[in-house]
Amino acid sequence: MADSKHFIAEIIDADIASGKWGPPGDASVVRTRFPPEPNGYLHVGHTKAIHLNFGLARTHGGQFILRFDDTNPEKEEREYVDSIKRDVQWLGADWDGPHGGGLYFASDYFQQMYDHAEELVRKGLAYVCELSAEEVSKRRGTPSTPATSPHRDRPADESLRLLHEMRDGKHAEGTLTLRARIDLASPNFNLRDPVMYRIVHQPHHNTGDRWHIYPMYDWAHGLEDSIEGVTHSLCTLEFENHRPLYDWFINAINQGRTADGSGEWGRRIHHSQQIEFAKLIPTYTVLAKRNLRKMVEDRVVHGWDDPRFPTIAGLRRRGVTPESLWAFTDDIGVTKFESRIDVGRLENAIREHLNKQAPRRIAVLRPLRVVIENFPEGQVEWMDLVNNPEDPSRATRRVPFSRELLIEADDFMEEPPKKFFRLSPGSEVRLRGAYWIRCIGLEKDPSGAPTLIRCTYDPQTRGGESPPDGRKVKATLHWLSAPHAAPAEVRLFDRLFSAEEPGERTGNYLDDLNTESLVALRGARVEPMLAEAPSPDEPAWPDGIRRFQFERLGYFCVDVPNWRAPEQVPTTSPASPLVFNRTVSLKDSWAKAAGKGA
RNA sequence: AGGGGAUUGGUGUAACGGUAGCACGACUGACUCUGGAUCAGUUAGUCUAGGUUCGAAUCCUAGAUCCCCUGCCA
Repeated sequence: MADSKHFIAEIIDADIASGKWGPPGDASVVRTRFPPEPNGYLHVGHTKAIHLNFGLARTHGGQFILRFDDTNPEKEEREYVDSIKRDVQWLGADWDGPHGGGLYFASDYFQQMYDHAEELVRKGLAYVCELSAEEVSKRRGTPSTPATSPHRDRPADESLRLLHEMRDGKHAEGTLTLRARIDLASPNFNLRDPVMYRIVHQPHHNTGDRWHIYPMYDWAHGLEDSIEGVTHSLCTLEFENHRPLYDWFINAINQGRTADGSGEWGRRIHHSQQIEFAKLIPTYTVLAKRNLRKMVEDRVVHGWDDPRFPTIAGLRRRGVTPESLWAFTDDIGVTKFESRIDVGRLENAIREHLNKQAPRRIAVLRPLRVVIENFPEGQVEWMDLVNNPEDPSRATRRVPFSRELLIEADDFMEEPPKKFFRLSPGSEVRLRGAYWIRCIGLEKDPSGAPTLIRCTYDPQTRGGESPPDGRKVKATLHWLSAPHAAPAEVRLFDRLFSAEEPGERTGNYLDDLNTESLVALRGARVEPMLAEAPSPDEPAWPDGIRRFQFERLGYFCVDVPNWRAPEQVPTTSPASPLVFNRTVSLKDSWAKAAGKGA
């Protein structure tokens, strides 16, 4: 698994061997980039692209660039720039670190791009077109009939004059465009004289009101890669049809240029190689920006960092670790096959990491009172509980035990089915790390629900040890001392959608919303030390988010809304009302056997 | 319709003319003070039809299915 390379890594190896980008054998010439448009929050799909690009740079000793592709002032906002930087950094793709190539904005290249555009006009490879958007669309032609434009043979100096006027803001939006003069009959519509510049009278978050024309993606992107010296420009499959255009623009600029800069047009510019791969599409989730935005605006979720949301911010607040995201993207590979990845794989990756790292604690989600009849009133015993059975170096902690306990309501059944091993009248179970107890009676409310369980304990089982008479129990329950337990709210999250492919049935993804994706349990109780400052057995989570395994329940984290990097905001004292988010449940074969959820 | 891509167990991914392998899931069993974890085992695959070859997932031909393309979005 580790020694097989995906097709992009193989292309890079071949390029290094042949010396395409530098001295043959020099892997450090590899330069990749992640080029988000700052018009939304990053989501899991982006982690694949970020990991791919950063990972390639790192393994080759090359460099990774974070570049904002901010060529459209109508949609982009500063807020998104900040959130994207935060998320990319949190993921561990450090554009300033040892493998960092820096942080850039496409808008910083507007002047250079414009100069190149004038050059293409002078070369007769671009012209100003007066067709409106509707007219262009009408004249687009069909696969077998060519498009038309009455202006493509306009003399260069006339186009140049009009281009200057466009640049200087002398024309209304939509009236003129600069178009590349390529091939109106191409079966690839991207080559039917694509628009390079459109007029937009809008201030830009970075360049202000300096520009009245803005470059289109196809014209801008290859230039951005070129200027930054990107070697391998990775993008998703839908850009495959754009690659001829990507190459055409660079070649058009290089037409008449020379390697040493002699001659009329100067030195040749760098020509990156575009390579396409399949994007990540997980089951049970929606990633389209407009759909995510709609859910935020319509309050289907509580914001971009809602823990049920597939945004990086949501995953982080959910308690997902960057490491598990890396493991996940390693697991799914890189190909050109557009598959739908089972989200269960992500959940597995999370469990795997957290199982090794997360300290164990006890929480009782739906408390049921238990009284130990033969345990002295007012007495408290401190029991030693293992912090992490996966990592003995994390030692133990002390948890109070008393006559009045709390157990999980689910762990008691008055009339148990055949394979139910937990507490029921007359049965005996182990309380984890404490004592064995036997149920000798119960009290119920008028509806028949148990309100209090009466038990006895066996003093010979202290620490949960087996008694000398060789008795066995089949279940171990988690428990809390009622007078010592701290109140907490525990939020149980489930998949936001109940269909593998939301919207597949009806055409509207909202029809497949899972109405039970959030269950907030306000009456939960947790062991007292969770209300205190982090204890020494807790790992130093780099993002400052405290994560735990609540034994027998799952992995949980302390809720941190509006997360900021720890160095930016000093850790606050534990949230006044303790709130825990369930990251993922433990695998539960009992729940499956019983045909119920947890 | 024209153009551009893709297709290997249930799922994801290797194999680059020479034993179809790995992971996840599912199922067995062992172990267990978390019905977790761990360990052992089982399960199941080359889109179809021809062809080339001693030998084809891989090369050739034809077909099937799916995705992308007719924004002054990226």
